[in-house]
Amino acid sequence: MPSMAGFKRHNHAACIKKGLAAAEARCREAGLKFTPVRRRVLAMLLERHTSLGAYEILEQLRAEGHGGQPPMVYRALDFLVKIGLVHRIERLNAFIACSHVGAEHTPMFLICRSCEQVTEACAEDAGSGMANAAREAGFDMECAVMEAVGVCPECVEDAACAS
Amino acid sequence: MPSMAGFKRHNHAACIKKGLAAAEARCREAGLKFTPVRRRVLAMLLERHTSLGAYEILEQLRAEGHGGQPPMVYRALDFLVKIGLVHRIERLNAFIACSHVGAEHTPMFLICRSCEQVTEACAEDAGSGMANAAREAGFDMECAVMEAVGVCPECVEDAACAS
DNA sequence: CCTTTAGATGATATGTTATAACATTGCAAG
DNA sequence: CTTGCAATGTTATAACATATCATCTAAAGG
Repeated sequence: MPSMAGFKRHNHAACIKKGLAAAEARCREAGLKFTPVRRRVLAMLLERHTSLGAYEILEQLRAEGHGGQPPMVYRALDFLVKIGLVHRIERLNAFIACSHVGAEHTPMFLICRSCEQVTEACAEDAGSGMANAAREAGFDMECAVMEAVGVCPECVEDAACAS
Repeated sequence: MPSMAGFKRHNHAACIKKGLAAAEARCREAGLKFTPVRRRVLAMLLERHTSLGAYEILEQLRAEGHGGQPPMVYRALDFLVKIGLVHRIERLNAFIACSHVGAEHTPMFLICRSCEQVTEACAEDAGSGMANAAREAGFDMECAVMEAVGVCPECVEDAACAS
């Protein structure tokens, strides 16, 4: 069943499967445990293909009978973020599955203020720019947060049609 | 009394005064009211020269006898952010006075994970990089969030000395 | 001078996001 | 089998943010 990601059509079922497989592989290599809760949280994020709040995830887990309290979700999310399978969207206090698992990348997030869709993009140049600016200030940058707020292609088009 | 900003020494009293004067001027021009609460909140942020949480600001207002509830602070902060005198640090859910009032700039924030100090830097190149990446994705970027997490010059030095 | 009105403030309550602290479980290495 | 460590479970609360409605105030127009 095709859906949207990166504002483009793609085979959604396949990318969920791929994401979970990548996660399993990475955990096996690193000797980490890909437990049921972690798997379920990641699967949920891969399914939605946009960002989800921790409490939305918690609700869904509860609806599925996994019960649980907030720390359960935050632990799973912290784990997934730490190993690079999930990114945190600071602007939204929300989380999104990584779209470039395995590849070295400098992620930037495109947040549509109209439809709330969030998409991951690569921004190597912008990342270098931030690293340079930081270095000039004598600052040792370890991690860059890049989030663009604006209007996604579909919404831009809709607005154009409407007018 | 000199203090730190941008990890550099500068005349702190002067920059508070300058910030307040700039705010007054901007409000007068735009026909907006620079009320006592707004002035006090901005002054507090200029004084500290790093980011402050909304509730830290609220506490200080209360300590000064201005009383008040959370909405009071958020209203003042929203106002100051809207007119560009204060920036929000998404990563910290906190606020910082703008260091480049009046000038066109593309702000980026350097967040030290050791001492918690936050500093504003200019990142025109990184901003362009983000705009380019967004455009390539067909995304209409209206605003860019750039926040670097790492270690500031003082803390880097301290770490070097300690080792 | 009075009234209208819009922006600012006051006040109460509640919604949302996140973590501290401590108990328990389960599995794998010694 | 026991010891140790990572993961979970559980309770409570901290920290951040906003909805709603009432009230005040000052400038603009009558």
